[in-house]
Amino acid sequence: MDEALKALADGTRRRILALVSQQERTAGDIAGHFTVSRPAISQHLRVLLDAGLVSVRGDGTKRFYRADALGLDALRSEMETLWRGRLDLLKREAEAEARAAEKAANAHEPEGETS
Amino acid sequence: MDEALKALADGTRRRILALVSQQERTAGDIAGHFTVSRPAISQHLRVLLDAGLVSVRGDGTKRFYRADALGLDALRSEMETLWRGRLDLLKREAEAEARAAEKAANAHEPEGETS
DNA sequence: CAGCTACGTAAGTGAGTTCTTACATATAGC
DNA sequence: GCTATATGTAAGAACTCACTTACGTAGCTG
Repeated sequence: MDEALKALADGTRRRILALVSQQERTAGDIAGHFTVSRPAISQHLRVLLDAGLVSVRGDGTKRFYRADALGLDALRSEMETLWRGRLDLLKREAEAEARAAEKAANAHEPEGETS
Repeated sequence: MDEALKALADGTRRRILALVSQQERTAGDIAGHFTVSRPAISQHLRVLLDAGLVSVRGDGTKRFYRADALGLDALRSEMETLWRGRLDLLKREAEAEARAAEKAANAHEPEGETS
């Protein structure tokens, strides 16, 4: 998840993803849509590839990239879980808060882990 | 969007967000759940704050953090737009592709220009 | 006031990111 | 084989990130 989110947390890569979502495109074609150098795009494509958000298909000297539906869907699912665990809970809390705040259940159990 | 996604693209920050989604917590309380130093958590909280994903409330010497429903919802909306623009389109394409593959497993017509 | 608590900020470090230019590799065609 | 095309890789500069320790600051409390 970290990898995919990090990949998405870059405007250039999101734009690349948009391009290859509509149709598969060669690396050169993609690079043509940006002002940064072609190698820079090649590196972004690698990041997206490693994150499982795009896939490649080679044909002759060309490499056709396209969005990877499976990888995207996997990330989307994880995000939905995240929203469910946070936002929906916040909504319920806000409602409960509005009614009363007498139920102060405060159980703390320290846990430890590195990021 | 970049800012919020970048904030989320870190496991520690996602865990902090999880903590302050369930209930508001002081910086010290939050830090108690991690092995990294308290200042490190303070810095993560600042990132989340700048991204609009959490909010603070001061009370005496304490600072209570909580998830910001508005900021989270805004990001979620942007993500949904992203999925709509990409994934859903991919799904339709994949389906169409599967149907086409069923039909013609022999003929090979070069279609689809790359630019 | 002194001192303690809770917390942010400063400064520095090692690792990682993003970009560049230069180079390597692979395929197609002559 | 030689050359052009399409693309990835290498190496390094500039910057950002996540972390550390040391210090500053605001509010309680004796």
